Amino acid sequence: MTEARQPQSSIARPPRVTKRRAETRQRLLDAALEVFAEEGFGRASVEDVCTRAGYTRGAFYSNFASLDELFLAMWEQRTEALLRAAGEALNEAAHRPIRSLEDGIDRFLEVVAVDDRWYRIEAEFTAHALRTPGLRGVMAEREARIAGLVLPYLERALGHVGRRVVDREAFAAALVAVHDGTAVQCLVEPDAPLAHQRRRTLFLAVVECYTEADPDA
Amino acid sequence: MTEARQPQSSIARPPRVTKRRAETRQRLLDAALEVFAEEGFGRASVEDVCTRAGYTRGAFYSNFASLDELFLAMWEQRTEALLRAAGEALNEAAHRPIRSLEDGIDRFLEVVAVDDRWYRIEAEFTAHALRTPGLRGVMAEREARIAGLVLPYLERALGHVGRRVVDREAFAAALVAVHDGTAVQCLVEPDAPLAHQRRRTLFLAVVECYTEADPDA
DNA sequence: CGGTCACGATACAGAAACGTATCAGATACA
DNA sequence: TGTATCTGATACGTTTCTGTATCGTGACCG
Repeated sequence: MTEARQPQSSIARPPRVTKRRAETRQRLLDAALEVFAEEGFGRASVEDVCTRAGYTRGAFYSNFASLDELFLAMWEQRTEALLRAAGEALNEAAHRPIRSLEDGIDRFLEVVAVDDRWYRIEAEFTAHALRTPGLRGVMAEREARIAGLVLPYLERALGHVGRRVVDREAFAAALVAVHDGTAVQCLVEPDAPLAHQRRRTLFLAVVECYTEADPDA
Repeated sequence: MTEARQPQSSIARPPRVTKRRAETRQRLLDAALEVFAEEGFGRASVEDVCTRAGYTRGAFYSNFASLDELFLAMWEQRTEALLRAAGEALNEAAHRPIRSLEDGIDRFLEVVAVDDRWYRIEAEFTAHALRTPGLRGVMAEREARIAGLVLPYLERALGHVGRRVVDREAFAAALVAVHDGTAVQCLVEPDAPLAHQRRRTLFLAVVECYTEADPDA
């Protein structure tokens, strides 16, 4: 949104120094992840993030305009990286043929495995987005990107077992909802293996209900 | 947890004045809901809540030990009320016979309709609980209570259409996961009717996958 | 109806955080 | 290497919040 340290002259000019700046910016982003996961977004202060990153507030205000901006930037960067990694993993997985639906689901679950710290960030971001109208579009876009990433893999995998997706959009939305909903349970449930087991079962159920036998297979 | 305003004498004595105290306490609880929904739990201050409720901090510290305590008390009170209302609505609904699975789902969805403001509180609480170990048990208990409340209704309703639940625990967990996951989508999605439509479809899918035709029917 | 004590308002001191203005040192480029 | 520019540290004033201590008022009870 708002970029920190606007150009002094009325004419926009590209910054001259880049390397050092990029590094501090990145360290602040990394520190933000840790601090927000531990303290929560609302309870974290600019000072907290700076201390964790090993800087003072001068560095912060030189790179970001507000905590909100830092949070959004961090979330987008990490989401980007996760989606990229997931895409590669799925592509790699798609090359190996799968034997059964369960087999495909298991591989899929390996890719979207629940990461404790990151899911706390997701929860913080969800809460934050729900009361920040401007962020709803960002969340909706995330869902669309996930759909675009996951659907091709799943459709190919499903083709191997003779099934095809009925309603692609609805299927993708259902997967995201089930992922988010079960992730919380996996973190809260005292009996973690049980929660993961149920997660798997639910994914399987969704896949079965949103697909049908492919007559062309 | 910690109770505010411990008795001065070593011998516990029941408070003499009750009515006024109960009223201010309730107003603080109500104000907390509004403030936390708007500002977020982490960004809200004791002062914010007091101002909204029409009191000063003196009243607050006389009734609660911390914002955390207030948040938990408010959440538990509202959850209690919601569960009670849902229970009554379900009981009432169960008396009318249902014609089809879709019919039953629709009635069920009327009861668990997504309330914008309340779901923001849920999101705040989820994020808060994920980084507060002591609250995980509270969330797990909530799930158990929901299961105990919803399952009897659903089983009776399913009986009417000749189906029975296979794995009750897993079924209940799946319903909670789907509810939570789709609720966010309903609030974020620009096309709200579509999101609700998908929500309905997903619930239906879960019911179908976690039940089977009842041979005794 | 009068006495008593609980309740919440007020005042206070300290801490924490914010955002800015300034400056010394680092960095890129000629 | 010189120098213009950028970058992050430092210092500062302000605001906001916290928690406690104290006190007046009003509600309850005999």
